[in-house]
Amino acid sequence: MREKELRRSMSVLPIGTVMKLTDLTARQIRYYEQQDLIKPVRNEGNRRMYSLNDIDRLLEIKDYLDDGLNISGIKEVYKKQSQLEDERKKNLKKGLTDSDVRRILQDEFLNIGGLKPPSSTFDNPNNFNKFNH
Amino acid sequence: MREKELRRSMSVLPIGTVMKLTDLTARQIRYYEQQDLIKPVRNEGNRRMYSLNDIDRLLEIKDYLDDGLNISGIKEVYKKQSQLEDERKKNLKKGLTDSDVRRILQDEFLNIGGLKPPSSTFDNPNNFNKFNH
DNA sequence: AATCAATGTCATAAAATATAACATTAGCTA
DNA sequence: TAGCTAATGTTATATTTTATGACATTGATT
Repeated sequence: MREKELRRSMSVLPIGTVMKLTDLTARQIRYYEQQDLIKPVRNEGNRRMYSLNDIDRLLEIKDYLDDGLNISGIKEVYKKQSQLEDERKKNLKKGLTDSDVRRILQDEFLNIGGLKPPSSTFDNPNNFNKFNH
Repeated sequence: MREKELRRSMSVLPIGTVMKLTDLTARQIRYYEQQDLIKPVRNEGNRRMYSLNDIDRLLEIKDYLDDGLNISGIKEVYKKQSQLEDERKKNLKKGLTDSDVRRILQDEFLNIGGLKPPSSTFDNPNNFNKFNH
């Protein structure tokens, strides 16, 4: 599955192709780049080259705009996403899997309001709760 | 799985990209087209546009040439392939599956030479010999 | 009415591609 | 060996595509 990801991130499409695939104008595509929503690679001759991931991103942007979101709103969405992404990676480096994290979050909710757990035995063995975000 | 096939057959790559992906020169790529080994689509401006399938085909051609096959040899290979493909489709339209076809072929071989099935027990059970290819 | 975000339009320069012609190279054959 | 041919290189010219920047338009919001 790693190879597929590689393929999707290879910058092989010129802007003309991207225009057709996304039904956006060159002006729009370049404008979204200027707003840091996408970051196409440049080839030796300074032409922008796009990947399939870029196509997906552009289609997403189109959808968001159609939904009434403006560009700075879209920027926030992506900022939040990459923050979550970063955190996931950090946890992963700490040896925690996604399901670990889900378990931890659930424990947090269980203790909301400073409730003491019912019986004393198996509760919160690793002191997962006092998070300050 | 149909969508993937569609993606692979979409002509979205300019010749410059194809050159990089295949490590062929524009001259070579156009020459193979002239020899009917590939058939890129033209865009409105008469530029050749290639698909991922074209890339695969070009890499194949490269391999064949490296193996010492010449272009008319490669053409024969592809002609044979499309013949087999056609036949498979025809059978499929007749409602025969691939394994049906295999069974039929095996039956054919069993009766080669007009032999009656052997009443004698274990002699040459599949009539392996009198093939004329 | 003034402002601003998103996009359109236009001019200019540079890069990429198409086409066609002629050149080179390496392998085969008379 | 000389000649032939397949595959590829090279070069010139025309057309298309793209980049960039400036100015224009549009529609929403204040």
